[in-house]
Amino acid sequence: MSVSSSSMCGGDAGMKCVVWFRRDLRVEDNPALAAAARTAGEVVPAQSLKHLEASLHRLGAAKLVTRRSPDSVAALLQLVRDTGATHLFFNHLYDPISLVRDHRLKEMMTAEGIVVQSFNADLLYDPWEVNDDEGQPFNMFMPFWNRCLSMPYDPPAPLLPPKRINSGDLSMCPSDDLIFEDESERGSNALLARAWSPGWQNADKALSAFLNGPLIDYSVNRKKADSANTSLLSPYLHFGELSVRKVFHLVRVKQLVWSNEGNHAAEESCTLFLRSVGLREYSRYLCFNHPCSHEKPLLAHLRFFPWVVNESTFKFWRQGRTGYPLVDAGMRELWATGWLHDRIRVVVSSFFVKVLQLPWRWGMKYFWDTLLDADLESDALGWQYISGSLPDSRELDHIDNPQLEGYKFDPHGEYVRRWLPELARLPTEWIHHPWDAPASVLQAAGVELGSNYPLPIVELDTAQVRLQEALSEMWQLEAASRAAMDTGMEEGLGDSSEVPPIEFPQDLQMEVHWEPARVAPNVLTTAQRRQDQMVPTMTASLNRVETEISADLGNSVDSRAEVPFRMHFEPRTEREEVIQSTGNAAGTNGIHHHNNFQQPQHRMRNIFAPSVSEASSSWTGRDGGVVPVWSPPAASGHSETYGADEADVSSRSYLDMHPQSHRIMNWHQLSQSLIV
DNA sequence: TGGACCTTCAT
DNA sequence: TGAAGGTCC
Repeated sequence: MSVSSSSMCGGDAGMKCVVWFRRDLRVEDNPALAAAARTAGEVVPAQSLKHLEASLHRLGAAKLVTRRSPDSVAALLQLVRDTGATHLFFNHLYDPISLVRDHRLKEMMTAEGIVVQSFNADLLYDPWEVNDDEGQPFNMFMPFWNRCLSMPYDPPAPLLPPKRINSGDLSMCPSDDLIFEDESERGSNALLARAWSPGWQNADKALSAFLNGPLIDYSVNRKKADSANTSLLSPYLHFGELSVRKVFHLVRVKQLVWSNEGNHAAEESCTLFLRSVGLREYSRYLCFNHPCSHEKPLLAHLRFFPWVVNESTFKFWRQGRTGYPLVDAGMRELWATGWLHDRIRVVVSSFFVKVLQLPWRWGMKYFWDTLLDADLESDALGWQYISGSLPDSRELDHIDNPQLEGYKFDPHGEYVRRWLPELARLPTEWIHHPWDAPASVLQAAGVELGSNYPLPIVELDTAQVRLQEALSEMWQLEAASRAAMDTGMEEGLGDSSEVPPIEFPQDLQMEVHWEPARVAPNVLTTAQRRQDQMVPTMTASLNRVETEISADLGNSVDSRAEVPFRMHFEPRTEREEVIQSTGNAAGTNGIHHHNNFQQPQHRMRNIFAPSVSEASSSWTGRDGGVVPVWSPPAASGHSETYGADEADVSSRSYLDMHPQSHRIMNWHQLSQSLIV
């Protein structure tokens, strides 16, 4: 389903405007809507997006116009023409597709004489506002977040909803019916609806409940695997039904109150919760500065890591049959509810990358398909962090022990017992490592290892050895590549041994019993799936080339609009994908050496790919060690090392010349190379 | 006070 | 793993 939804308002003095709703499905603290209401007067009611429509209607808007089109820009342009609007308002998004599309939209609208204004409604600060003392973007989270918390000006206070929106005449304006689910999705959506209540009234309730409940003990309880103590706000934030600035301000007020009361634990709770808000900010920041972070590791040497392409291992992980109870419980919960505690997300994804050594983008894609709060930017940040692709990542060579983590996050085994009924009668002493339990204990608990609960899919010691071997191989390949480049073979190993990128398994629909009904890959052609292999998109919505909004949260899983389809920036970025493959007969398996990588921390930090504003000059790593020097493509023969960021780099001069222009102009070159 | 040893926690 | 913060002598 591809839907672009728009609300149109037209106004006083004949002035008409369109408000384009994307992931900002609210009337409160919506700068674009507020600007439209100030500027003009009429409005558009709509058909679905029930909650947004209802609220707009209460304000006087007539109808929310929705359009389904493979080209949302063209559809929006047509809508503007149909309505005779003179103004277009929308709020910023920061993923690559949206930035490119929005820039293109601005250009086209402006050419038609339409006034276009865009606003920040999704973040405390726009990404380009937060820089270090040298004016460069931050490369690590904590310095970034500390700067956010000490900015010379506070984030804008949340806006009240407009008092009134005058409805325009929409008789000449056709609107498509919204379709929120098909038959294949209905079953799981019903399940989701029980656990989830869309709409910002419910978002407000959830926020109040959290502020007046679990927040005060957040610092203590956040370690527990149980979701009961988490805010559960992320889906609302993702769809913009809840303003992050509202969350921020209300938590700060709480923090102030508790601080004055001398309740330091509660104050710390606020600090920690706000840090998770900061991570959400940082995910957008990272996507903006590194547009391929959802599909390429930010540390270029990771491309040499020999990921193990093993679909059956992938399947065991998805089904919660790895033999490690905490991991399996998490995967079963994810499957059943579309939700996972933040800590458990780290546990299962860390296991995926380090123990199973599966390509992290497979895991990211599965998260995308199953998480209720799937969010491209946040998920990219999470998986890059886990796979050692960020300067402040966990080190890749350290495997977290699921048994120890089990007793840390689930000390009494309640979480495991809830999601793994076959282990329910196992004493706590053995619940996180049943393979060590005496036979008599297992028998008494009704556990037959290898029968009704699996033995560990791989021993941790074995995994550790295999991981070290993989890292050694990665560094050898990386060194060989460097040597080749130094001796004048500019392309290193790339040209001679190029292989296709790792394909996402194409039989994901396999066992219906285990797979989410809403994941309906059978609607895709093989070609489409291949095209999609590098990005976390699935569901019927893939039939579109680019998607827009839409979203009745409870029903619309494919309203995850801004998923890049397949970015083709420059030919050289293609080379970056893989170095070598030992693919099997099917051609889809084999050992691939993907972009990711990592090495000792001190070295890794210096190899972080340059960001937008760093890229036009040499870049000095924090530790002053080996420093890659990057030059714009025109001046460099081997800039492919940092292919992920090349596309936006040459726009620097444009920004320098047009400091007042919206930073989206940064994406000018990208827009030309994007296939839409 | 200060340094050896510990625990905790990381995006 | 290793940095940071605590405790103990």
